[in-house]
Amino acid sequence: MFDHGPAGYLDALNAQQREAATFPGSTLLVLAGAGTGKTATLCSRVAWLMGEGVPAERILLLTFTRRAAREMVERARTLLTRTAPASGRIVGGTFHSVAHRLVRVHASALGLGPGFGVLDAGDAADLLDIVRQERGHSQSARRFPRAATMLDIYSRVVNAQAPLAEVLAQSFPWCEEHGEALGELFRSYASRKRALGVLDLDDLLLYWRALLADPVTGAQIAGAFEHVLVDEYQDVNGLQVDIVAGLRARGAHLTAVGDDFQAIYGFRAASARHILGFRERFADAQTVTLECNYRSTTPILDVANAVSAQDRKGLPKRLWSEREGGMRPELVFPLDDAAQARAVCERVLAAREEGIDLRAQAVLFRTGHDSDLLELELTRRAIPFVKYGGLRFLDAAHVKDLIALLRLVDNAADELSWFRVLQLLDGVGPTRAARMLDALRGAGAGAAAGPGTEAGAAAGPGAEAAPAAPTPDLRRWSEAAVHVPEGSREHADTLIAALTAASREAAAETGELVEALCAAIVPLIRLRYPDGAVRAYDLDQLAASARGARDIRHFVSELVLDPPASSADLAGPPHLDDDFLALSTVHSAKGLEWEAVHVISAYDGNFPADMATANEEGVAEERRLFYVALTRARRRLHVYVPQRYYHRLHASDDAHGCGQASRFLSRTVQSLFDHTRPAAPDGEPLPSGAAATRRRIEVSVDALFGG
DNA sequence: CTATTAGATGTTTTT
DNA sequence: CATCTAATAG
Repeated sequence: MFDHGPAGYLDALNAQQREAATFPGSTLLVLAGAGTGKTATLCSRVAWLMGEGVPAERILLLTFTRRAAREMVERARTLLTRTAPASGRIVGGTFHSVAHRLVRVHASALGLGPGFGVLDAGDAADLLDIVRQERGHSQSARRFPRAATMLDIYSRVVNAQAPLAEVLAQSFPWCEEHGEALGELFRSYASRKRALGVLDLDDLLLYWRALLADPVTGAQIAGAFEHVLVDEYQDVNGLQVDIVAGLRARGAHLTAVGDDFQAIYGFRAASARHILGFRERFADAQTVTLECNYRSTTPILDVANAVSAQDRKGLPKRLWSEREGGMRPELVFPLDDAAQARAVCERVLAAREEGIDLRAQAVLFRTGHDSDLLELELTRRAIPFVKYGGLRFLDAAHVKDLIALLRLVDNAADELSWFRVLQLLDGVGPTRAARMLDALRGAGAGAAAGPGTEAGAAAGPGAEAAPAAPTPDLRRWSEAAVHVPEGSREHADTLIAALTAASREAAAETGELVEALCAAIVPLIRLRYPDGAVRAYDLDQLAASARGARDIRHFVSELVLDPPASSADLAGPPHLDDDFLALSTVHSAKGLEWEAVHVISAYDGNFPADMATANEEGVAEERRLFYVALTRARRRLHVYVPQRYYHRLHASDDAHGCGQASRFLSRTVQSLFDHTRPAAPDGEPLPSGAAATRRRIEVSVDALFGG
């Protein structure tokens, strides 16, 4: 009965985990609390399936990040080395990256050119902004949403599959007055994307769903997979559920894993109701629940359980730990942000003294800039760190410049990229760039204000037939070059020559192509930006990472779909001997764990963010986020509540608020922590708030009198 | 027509 | 600080 044959790895699992890993039916839901060995279970299931004779390439593993997919495939492979040494490749990745691969394969069936580009969020926002300008909606007038916000709204509509009006009313009430303008704008945006031959991230999902709905391609795609496994199912949205259901309906077996109490992507139209309603949607589904936590010590879990118990609506769930004992979590009340930064540094270093490497520690926070001051302090003390989440590499202007150039290699119709690249030339602004584009198109069109103006103007409601504007053609460069100012002529010619060469020699090594293009653009970058040298270095790194990529179009889209989380990521795998402290938003920390975790800026208004506290579901999601932060810790947990914080970090005034501890740190929850209040020089603990300030003055005056 | 500067302003989280 | 706008100088 316990004879697992060669599959001895199953012995390492507990009964529930094993049940999930070896579930023989066709639809399985695994409710796995934080730290309950979800990854191990999923890996074992993959291994088990392969052991049962399912070919690797017929297993589809959908995860939240590419890294998670890689890790699981690796582990499953290791489990199997003895039994199935020569197995094929598992198809794995995020919904978006898998969609991208499928859409590439079926591009022609979808009416897409082979070289279609993928826009990242920044590009999509730029495009929306261009459309907005053309439509004559001014940014400044009456709180019209800015580009990034427009994209948020658009994306939410698509992903929630909900009408614009509803989305506005529910999530963007301050933009409601512009509902009509936005609707019109979004339609233009959609047709413009088609004209430019580009897809945004949401399109990838839409196209995948469309492929599944089609009788021919749908059967083809679904037939390719015998098993579909979806991780983090609590964070899927309606569109993604449609895709999963589409695969299931065509016969693929389905395993979904998730934890409704870790649903933190509501702003992306994800909803825990999909995991909670799983059994209604898939009638034959069996459920396995994992509740034994192998990650955290009991005192840490007690805190986490107390926080989750505040949500009376969630399924009552209690994690219990195998790891008895351990130190109580600490609640620290520094006087202000600066004191908080110092307190974190002290504790990080103290933990390291006790043998917990920096890499086994993390500082977690609600928003990207919560760590600003801490970063300064860490730099000052020469403590190395890597920051995840927050501002990303791809947002940097010079990186976008290079990527735009790379996009043009495969898709000369991408006028958005043309526009960007041309304006890098000294003396070329929007006007000249537009003229050059006209020349490249060979169109005798009059003054254009931006890329593809006429296509946009024609795009009324339903006007999808943009009068196929002629595609810009590199061969007409000599005509366009007339518009380049004398001084930049040489740079421009070099750039175009590199582009022409890259387009022709598609067979050449990708790394070399990218490096050649990089070399052509670097002089421009150096001239354009004051810190050009640093930026040039970034680009070299980027170009170097293109070595080994299949081709340029894959390199670029993968970069967009799976952006390096930090610039350090690009430099390749960090050296083993490097010891870095991790700084991360809670969102980016999902699924990870550290020996010691420091949660900073846990004051009300920040965590929970006061924008989210308008409705109850918003607060509930913030609470889950807090829960996720707490459950990342294995042995040590410190939560910091600065007593005073400044509204404007860089302002000269000292407008500040007095921090209330996060509402999630209720009396009950607080009682599970050890408390630390700031100490005066004589070691006497100080009361908080205004009294603390007064007390400090007294101390210093006393000192003057020698007493 | 482009570059530079001054001045205002800013709802978080990410594939 | 970062980003966008408007106004002004080259």
